[in-house]
Amino acid sequence: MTNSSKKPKHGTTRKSAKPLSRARILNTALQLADANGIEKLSMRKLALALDVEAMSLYNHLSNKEELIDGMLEGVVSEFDVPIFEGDWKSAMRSRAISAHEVLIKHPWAALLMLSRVNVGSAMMTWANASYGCLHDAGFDYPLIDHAINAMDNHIYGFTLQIINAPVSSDEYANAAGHYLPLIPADEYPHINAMATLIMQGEHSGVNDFEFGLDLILDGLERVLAAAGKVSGSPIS
Amino acid sequence: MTNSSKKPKHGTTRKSAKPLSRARILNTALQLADANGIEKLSMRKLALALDVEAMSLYNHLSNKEELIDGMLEGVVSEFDVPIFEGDWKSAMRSRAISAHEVLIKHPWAALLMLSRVNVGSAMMTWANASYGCLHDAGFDYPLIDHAINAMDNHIYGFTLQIINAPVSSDEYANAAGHYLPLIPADEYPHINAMATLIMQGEHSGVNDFEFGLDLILDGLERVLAAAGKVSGSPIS
DNA sequence: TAAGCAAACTTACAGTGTAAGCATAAAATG
DNA sequence: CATTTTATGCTTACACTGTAAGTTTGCTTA
Repeated sequence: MTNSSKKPKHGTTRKSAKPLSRARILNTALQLADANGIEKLSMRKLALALDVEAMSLYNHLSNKEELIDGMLEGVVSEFDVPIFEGDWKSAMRSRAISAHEVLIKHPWAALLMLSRVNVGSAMMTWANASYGCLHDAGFDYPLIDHAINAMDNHIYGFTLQIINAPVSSDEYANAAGHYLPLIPADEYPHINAMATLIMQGEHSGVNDFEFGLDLILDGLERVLAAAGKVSGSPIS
Repeated sequence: MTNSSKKPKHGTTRKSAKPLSRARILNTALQLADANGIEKLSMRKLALALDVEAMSLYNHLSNKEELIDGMLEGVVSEFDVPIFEGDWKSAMRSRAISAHEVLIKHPWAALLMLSRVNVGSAMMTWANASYGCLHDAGFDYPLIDHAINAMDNHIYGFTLQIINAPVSSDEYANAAGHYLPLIPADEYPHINAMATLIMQGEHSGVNDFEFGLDLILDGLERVLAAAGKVSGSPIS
């Protein structure tokens, strides 16, 4: 039972010293994606980074889809799991900010999260805790579904805007000035006005994650209050 | 000058009767993507559908990226362009519903929209009109940015949830019942409860696009009212 | 009539995910 | 201890991808 780790349990024609494992593969894949972007991550390059042949990966993963699912699980596991401690709004606020930060750290992840249904244990744990937090605060389940949807759409949507922005946020004003002449004021007066404002530094265009978040949280608070008045306390 | 259309202006070694054109390529690509999904759309298959060789496409498009940008422009051009007629909320509501419906009609488009910055004329026109609508209603530009962001995140996020759902909305209750036993009630009590509710048909889990939308619109209305009281009428 | 050029074509290349099958050595079984 | 099984690596091969490079054709213009 107690065999020293890093020793293979079965035979192989190994080139490299360390044995392969699902965890080691996912870890390396995550690092490569962080460094070079997901579109540069191929099975062959991943194998190379692990000092192994491409097909060896398939002993631990059934296909690339599974690799990506595993990588996303790793990302989700970095999300802070919310806990209700009397203030659901601050719990949800922390939840959103944490997820946002993690998704910025792994810029390839947000888009992939939106393209599949994740049922890994990290995701299930996170979702369950999120639901529970709102449930404890008096939300009923349909409202919880709506609330989480609204918040998550904001998290992913806003994060993607930052990721897709052609320039980093601190050069936004400069870039707006550069592109402004390309926006005909007669055809697109409002876009032109917006760009002008950004150029003047009076509006960042990004970094207002929390404004939209509060819009949603305040809205939910009002819906919760209204529901509470009609149907009494929904706390089980 | 006036040469009858469908006749080539220059020589070629053409196989097919009709001449190629950017519009014809984009049109066919859009149809193929609608029918088979974007991941099945390759330059070769697109060329085949046009009765042409793959490389011929590159006389009209510089690369696949440009093809996809063009396809997305086609999708955006189907969005209803909002107009302010005294009621910004109903204008924004129509805007959101229209975009949502179009994105459902072209299920491959939403994810791609989130992965790039679109600066085509259809997108610019749509964005400018959207900004203008809110501007006419008294929003200042920073608030407009936040408002459009919040609404668009909802549009794309919600649409993607529907698109990614493993079953269509009318079989949701059945599917929930099928998967329910796979969700351990002790580990994930709240997810289990949610699935139970869906199975009982008391909550759809989807098709509540407008709930989240109203959450945002009502929130914006309050912010607008508050801003109006402080800074007076911001209408130019 | 000749030159220029746009739009089609052919060929080729470097890459992709992965199916099929082989080789090895540790573990399980007799 | 001898044998079989099995897990894990490797090699080869295939169908498919986007697209660079170069060629052919015939309309348009000088």
